Amino acid sequence: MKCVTEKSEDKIREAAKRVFLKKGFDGTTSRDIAKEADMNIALTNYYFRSKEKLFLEIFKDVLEEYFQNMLTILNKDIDIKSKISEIIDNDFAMMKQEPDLVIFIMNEIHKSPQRLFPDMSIFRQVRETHLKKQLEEGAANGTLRPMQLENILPLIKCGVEFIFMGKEIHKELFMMTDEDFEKYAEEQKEHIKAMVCNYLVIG
Amino acid sequence: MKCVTEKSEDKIREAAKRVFLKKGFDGTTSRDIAKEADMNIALTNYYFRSKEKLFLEIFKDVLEEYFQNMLTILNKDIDIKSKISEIIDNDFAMMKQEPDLVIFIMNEIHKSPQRLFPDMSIFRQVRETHLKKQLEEGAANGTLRPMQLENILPLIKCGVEFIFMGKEIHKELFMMTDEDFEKYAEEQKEHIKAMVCNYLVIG
DNA sequence: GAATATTTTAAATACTTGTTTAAAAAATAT
DNA sequence: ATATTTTTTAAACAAGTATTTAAAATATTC
Repeated sequence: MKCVTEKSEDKIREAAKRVFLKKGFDGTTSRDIAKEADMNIALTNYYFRSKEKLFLEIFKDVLEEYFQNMLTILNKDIDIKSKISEIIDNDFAMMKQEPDLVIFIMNEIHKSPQRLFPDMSIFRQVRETHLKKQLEEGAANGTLRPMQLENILPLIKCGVEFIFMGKEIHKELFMMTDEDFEKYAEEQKEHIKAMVCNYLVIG
Repeated sequence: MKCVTEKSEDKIREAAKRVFLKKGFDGTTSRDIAKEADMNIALTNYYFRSKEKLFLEIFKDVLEEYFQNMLTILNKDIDIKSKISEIIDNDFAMMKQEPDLVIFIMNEIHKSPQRLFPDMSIFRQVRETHLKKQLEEGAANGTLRPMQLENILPLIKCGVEFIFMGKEIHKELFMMTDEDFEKYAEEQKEHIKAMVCNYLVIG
């Protein structure tokens, strides 16, 4: 028994995700969501009780989406250079596929952190990955510069995410077209890989 | 002839800057601004015609504030390692003093870039600094890895700005208190300096 | 100091906001 | 088919929005 027509609840959820990511919580109205979902305005509250509850539900999903792929890669049994390369490639792909995601998360958490951290078991999972073991072993046997996960991980992620979050300002500042930016971002990605690996891996 | 009482227009401008930085354009109401400035609601429109016009004026100032110190450092006649170190220290100080500034700029531009770029002569100034000459000379005489300004500058800035923009998420993710974060950020700052210099400077 | 211009005020404007209502429509159960 | 539940609808709600009004208060000019 296959449903050809999507359930209304899911239609609203998906529409809300699109609108929230694009406009943020404050910039989004219930009517925006209803219109995007092509549904009656009252249904958003019928299914989710309030704009706030709908937002919190979606935010949780989005935050997990942000961490999930990275987590998988962090736990892979591959050498550390490959791992760093994969994380950066994954970040790059994510920023191209969902250009609003990271700035959305950063901004919403910055504006009201207390409201947006539920029981995020994914945080614990990030803290306890195979990469952590690799860092400890590498530091012990002298192949890696001694660094904690919280020091190396932002160094890996910030380069790609920063230029994509600030895509428009970088385009304007350095007089790039969209096409220019594409090439530039690819270059930058390789610089970041090389720079981080050079710094972390000894010799 | 010194004014002890601040002019109303300036009181509103300063109040508006505080509120906009904290809540963003969409999250800020005219009444928020009037209340923060302790002035009658009608005065914001009396002096600035509309919330939009007031915002644009403030945004321009904020964007220049973001670039101004960096620009001064970029044009100093000092060796490139010191220059990188100074830029990072300056970024660090800025993020501590104005924690909302960078995420605000990034988010507002991301949401509506076309609306927020006036005749920014400061952009041109950033493109034509002494650092650019240093990069060209260093690449020519083999002391520096050949890189363009648009490649090295984000690498210098992203590390510090990224962890401060995501301060709350980093605190939560790595179970840090505010105090922990302070120490962590200092560590990270030195990692970034070393990593970028190691990568750019040959030998 | 009277006339004029500027600044400030409370109130009203027209409109949008999130949310609720109560009835209609559709789906499900008996 | 009838009764019951679930879903959808148009309309209304009270509160909040940016902005404007016109009069009052203040400052400035002559």
